[in-house]
Amino acid sequence: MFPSHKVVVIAGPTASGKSALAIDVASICNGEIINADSMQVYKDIPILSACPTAEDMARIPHHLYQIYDASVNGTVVEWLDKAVNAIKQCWQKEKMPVVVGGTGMYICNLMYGTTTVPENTQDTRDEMRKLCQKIGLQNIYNKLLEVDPISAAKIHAGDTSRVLRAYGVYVQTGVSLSTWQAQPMIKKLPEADFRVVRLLPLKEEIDARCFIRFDKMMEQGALAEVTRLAERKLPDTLPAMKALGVPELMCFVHGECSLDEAISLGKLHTRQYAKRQKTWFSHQIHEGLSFTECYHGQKNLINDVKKIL
RNA sequence: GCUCGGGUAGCUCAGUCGGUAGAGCAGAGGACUGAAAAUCCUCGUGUCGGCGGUUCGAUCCCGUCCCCGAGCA
Repeated sequence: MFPSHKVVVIAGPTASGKSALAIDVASICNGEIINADSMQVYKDIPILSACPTAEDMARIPHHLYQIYDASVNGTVVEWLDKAVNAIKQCWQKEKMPVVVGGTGMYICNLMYGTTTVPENTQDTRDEMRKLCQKIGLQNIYNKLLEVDPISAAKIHAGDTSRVLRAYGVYVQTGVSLSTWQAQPMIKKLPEADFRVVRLLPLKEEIDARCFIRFDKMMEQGALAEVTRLAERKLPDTLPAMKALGVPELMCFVHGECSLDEAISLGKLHTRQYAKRQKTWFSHQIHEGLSFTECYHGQKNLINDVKKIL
């Protein structure tokens, strides 16, 4: 008998083997895989974002991979709506949804709820960016201090993303972000029964795998991928343009650094990112099973996971 | 061999008109409420190349030696 509202969630840093684990888990529980990674949603960077291969996708249905063009600015909310849809469809088909990804914010929004704040429009974001260039971040922060002192107190004056967002919310809606955030969080999937697996490998293991993985990406044609992107001359503020390895290799493509420099910087930034992810998953999620190693097919690990399904 | 630059934090360098020094990057830890592979926060004692000299006091001035780079021979 199939438990109707279970959702498997697999979280872990880059290169921890979570995609492979997702495939193995899905294959033992009649599952389908749903992407929770903010970069694998983009089409034009399958190598650098480490998207599952065509063979993987042929074996197990994969959802929400490569759904946006690189010129698109995806958001948490859009992802959340699509993920909720995909999960519900799985339930209808009596398939087990297996959500896998490294974007902590996506996973936490899915599991713990999301705010009711309306999304800042592209116009608002552009306006904020221009304002920032014109009067400087510090002055926007000062404005925020006047219109929304509660948010200002929580946000550091140098935190570009959050200052612009908080002030943008006020400008766009006429209501302060802190007022919006005082509303209860909304769970889009209140009936869901999450079964969480976290891969939290030790630094040494993850560092080594990040390095190997980057070399593999280069072999698979990461440079050609970035060259193609470069030809499109997209604004470098787009999320896909900030994917690990893209800015670094872009430097080389534009003749601003050597290939070796680009590669070692790419590896470095990958490692640093993995650390941030580990911090997120260690502190923002406190439930489920966690392992202190990467997944590379360990039978005992799979057996432990089986017990919580 | 001579001349000129340099030798300061793991790296790149700033600085001290003489009162024992500080940025960026790296490293460690952390935050994260609709851009999140984003964005941000915290953490800095190092024979200031060695040895002498001048000085109350030298990383700074002087001498000498060592090393690196450029040029001239």
